[in-house]
Amino acid sequence: MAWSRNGDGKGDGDKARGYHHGNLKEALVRAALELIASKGPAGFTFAEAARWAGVSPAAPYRHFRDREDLLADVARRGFDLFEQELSRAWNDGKPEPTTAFDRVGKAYLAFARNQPAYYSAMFEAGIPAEANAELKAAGDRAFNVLRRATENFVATMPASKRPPVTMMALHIWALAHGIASLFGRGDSARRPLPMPPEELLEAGVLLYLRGLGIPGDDAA
Amino acid sequence: MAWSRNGDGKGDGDKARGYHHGNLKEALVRAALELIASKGPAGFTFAEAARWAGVSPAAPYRHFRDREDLLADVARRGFDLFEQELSRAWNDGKPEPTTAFDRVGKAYLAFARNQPAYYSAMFEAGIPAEANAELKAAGDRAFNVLRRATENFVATMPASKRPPVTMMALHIWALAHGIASLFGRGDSARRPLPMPPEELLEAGVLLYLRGLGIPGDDAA
DNA sequence: TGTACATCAGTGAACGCGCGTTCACTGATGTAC
DNA sequence: TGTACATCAGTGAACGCGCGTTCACTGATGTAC
Repeated sequence: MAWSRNGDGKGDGDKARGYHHGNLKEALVRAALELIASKGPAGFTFAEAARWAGVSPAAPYRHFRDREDLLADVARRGFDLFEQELSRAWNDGKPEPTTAFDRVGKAYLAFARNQPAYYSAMFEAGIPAEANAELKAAGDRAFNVLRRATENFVATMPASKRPPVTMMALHIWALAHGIASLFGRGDSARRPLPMPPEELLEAGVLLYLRGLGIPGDDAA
Repeated sequence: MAWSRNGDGKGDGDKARGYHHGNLKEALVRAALELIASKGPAGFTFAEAARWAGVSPAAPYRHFRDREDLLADVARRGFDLFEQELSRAWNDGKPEPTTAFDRVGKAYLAFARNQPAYYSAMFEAGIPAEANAELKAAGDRAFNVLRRATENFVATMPASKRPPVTMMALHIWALAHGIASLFGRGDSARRPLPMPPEELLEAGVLLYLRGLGIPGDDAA
């Protein structure tokens, strides 16, 4: 995590705030991320987040129903951020679809590495998806970036050999997710790998595309 | 989980045991699995496992240093079982490498679906890998099944187009793991998918192999 | 086959602790007039 | 510009609870002779 505990006056070391915190909701989210990053999704409590934000244990109840609610909000924000990063990497397929596709994969891995707290809240905290419509929608939006990217990519292929878009998007997602979860994560559960995860992903995607017949003519 | 709470007289409903439990270590592991399955890896406590096994809260300390120790043991046993299942599915590549390879992928998915508790203990409980040599070794053994299968498979290819074995094994692992984690898991965090996960994996592996030039001559 | 003894595995009571949650409260902020 | 009032956001004390952990203990089991 990049936030210092007193970067903008929200850490518990800061006594110079009034009766009202001013931005407690955001501070609690950041506290949760900080605690998840250091102890895993299981390793934080509502009370601890409150202490970290420098408020009484009852204060969080003004903003979140309970611990689950806070965790779900963290995951939702994570998907929003994830969506942004993937979109930026895709950049509408410019200058050409293949390199843009490559950037999306790298962005996936970068997110897993740089935001391990968000990542584990999003994918490993065990929040039941169907229980939270807003969270589900945020997750779908993130996947849709990948899907749209795939769609644009497929449109550049000769019509005769276009694969089903959804299938292809799911393959890329699963491959990136598998590599990120196993080898590319930013926390202590990362497994050693004899090469950079980016390289593994790039080679995998390249072979997959070749299997689809890309490039069309002179595949080695 | 397949174990009933009194299948062999270890559930807490069974009062007819003597002063000594007889098999407490195994009973605690099963209790942990049962609790993980119903509430996630975060959702079980040492005391609860003891209660489930029908012993006093102090009894588990005879067998495990603490909760972490028990959780790591669950993960290790999970990898042992996983290794067995993958080995059986591979069956030394018989009758032919391609179908055997397909079976291994299906076994990966089947494990994730049928053993969600093991699966999340192994991959999502956040146990630091370097801290536990025995656990790491068990994980490596499981991966080595996949590596050996890949090796045998690659050996059937013409020497000129053999890919690096480790890379290929890692690709298959990552793809299977991504699909299992996102869409194939047996718990409530499974995401909906417009097709069976097995089908998605099979298509992905097929395209990947085609990218490698398999089958060698008449790829569509 | 019996007996004495060592070891093992589980007991149960106790403890301190931090958590989740509630409650009536109070200080700060915004707004109608 | 001032004042009264409503609303909002956080307080702090309190509670019951279950957890992790310890301890001296005791019943059961195994073994030497």
